[in-house]
Amino acid sequence: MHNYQALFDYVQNLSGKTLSADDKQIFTTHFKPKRIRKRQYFLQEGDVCKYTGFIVKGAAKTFTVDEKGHEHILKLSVENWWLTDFESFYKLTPSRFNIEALEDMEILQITHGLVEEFIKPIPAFSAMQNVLSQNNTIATHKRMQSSISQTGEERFQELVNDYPHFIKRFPQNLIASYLGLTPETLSRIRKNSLK
Amino acid sequence: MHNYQALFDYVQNLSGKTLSADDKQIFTTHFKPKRIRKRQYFLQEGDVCKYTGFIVKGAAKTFTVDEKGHEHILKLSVENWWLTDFESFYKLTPSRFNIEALEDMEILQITHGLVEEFIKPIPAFSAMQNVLSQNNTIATHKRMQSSISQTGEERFQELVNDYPHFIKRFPQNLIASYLGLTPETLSRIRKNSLK
DNA sequence: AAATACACATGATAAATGTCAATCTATTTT
DNA sequence: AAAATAGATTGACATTTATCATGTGTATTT
Repeated sequence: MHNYQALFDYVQNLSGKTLSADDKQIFTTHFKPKRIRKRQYFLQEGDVCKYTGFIVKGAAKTFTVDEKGHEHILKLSVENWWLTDFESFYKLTPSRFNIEALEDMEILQITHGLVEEFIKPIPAFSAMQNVLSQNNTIATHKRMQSSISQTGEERFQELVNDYPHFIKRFPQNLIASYLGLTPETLSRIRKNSLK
Repeated sequence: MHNYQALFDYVQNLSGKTLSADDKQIFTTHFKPKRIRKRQYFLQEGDVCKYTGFIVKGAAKTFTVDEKGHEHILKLSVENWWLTDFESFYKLTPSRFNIEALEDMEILQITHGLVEEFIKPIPAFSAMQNVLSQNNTIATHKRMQSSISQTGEERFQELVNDYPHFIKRFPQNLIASYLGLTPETLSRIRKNSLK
C-alpha cells in the first residue's frame, strides 16, 4: 500500500492547515507512487529533473562527480523529505547533480506542470512550501557558516548533535563526503576525538 | 529623496507583476527610510532582528565572531538586496549573527508584523518572495557545493566569475573571509594564479 | 602635518587535510 | 559456503591552509 497518509500528515504539520477530503483526492490523483531500487538513479547529471518526489520510505544522496572522479555529496535525503533538484525542477534546466537511491525507496512523484496546475492552488500546500523554503534557507545558512568557520572535527560534532540518525543510518564515507572531508580524514578525526 | 522607485522596480521585476498606485501607497506608508553610517551595526548577535531592510544604497556584511575573535563573513549585501537575518526575523529568535554597514547606507525598513499584515497580502510581493527564496536556495546550494568540493583557488575564481563587482568593491580581507580563507592565504592564491 | 589604523604582502613554521597503498572486516551476492 | 564487494582503518608522505611576525604603502583621523 502506498502511504499517502505520510504526505497528508507532512503537509498539514508544516502548513498548520487541514486538508479537506477533496484536497486529499487531488493529491492521490496527481502524485504517482514509484519504487526506486537501491543504486538506481532518480536523476542524472545533464538531465532535466522532471519530477519531485515525496519520500515515503528509503534514502538517497544528491552528489556531483569532479574531474578526478570523486563524489561530493550535497544532500542526504530520507523519509518525509523531498527528492528533487529544485533548480532543475523549477527552471527546467539540465541538472548539475546526480540523485541515487541508497536503499530501496518508495516515493510519491509529480511533474512541475501538475504541481503548478493542481497542487499549488491548495492553500495548505502553498503554505507548506513557504515554511519549507524558510526552514531550508535557515538550515543551509547554518551549514554554510559551519563550512567557512569550523574545522572538520567541529563540523562532524555539529552533525552528530543536529542529525544523530544520519550517523547511525549512513556509512562513514558518505558522512565524510557530506562534510567535505575524505573518508580517511573522518576516520582519523573520530579516532582522535575519542580521547 | 528616498528612492522607493528602486523597491517598486525590484518587486515588479522579480514577481513579473505590476504594482497599482494603491499598492505603492502601502509600501511607502509602511517601509520607513533609515540611514546607517559606515561601521554602524544593523544587528548585534543575541538581539532579535526586528527589521528587514531593502538596500537603496550602500553595503553591509553579515558575520559571526569565533572564540579566537576571528570574523567569519556569511554574506555580503549590496543595493537591491535585503538586509536581515531571516531566521531571527521570521521566528523572532535571538540572532547568531552581526550585521554591520561597510559604507554609509540608505535602507527602507519594516517590521515583521507590518509585513504580515499589510505587505504580504499584495500579490506582487508574495510572488516576489517565492522567486526570491527559490533564487536564494539555488545560490546557496551552489556555494555549498563549492565549499565542500573545491579548493580555495577554485572558489575564488568562481567568485570572480559570478560576482566580479564584489571583487572590485570590497577589500580582499573581506573576500577572503567570505570564502572561508585567511587574508594571507587569499593573497598567496592570487599571487600564484597570476602565472 | 602627524599620528593612527588599515589593507596587503611575504617569510618561517605549524596544523589540517588529502593522496595513495595496504590490510582487515563486514556485508552482500552468487 | 565461497566469492566478491564495500566500508573502515592505518601508515607514509604531499599539499593546502592557518598562524604569527614583520614590513610597507595608503587612507583616515586627530
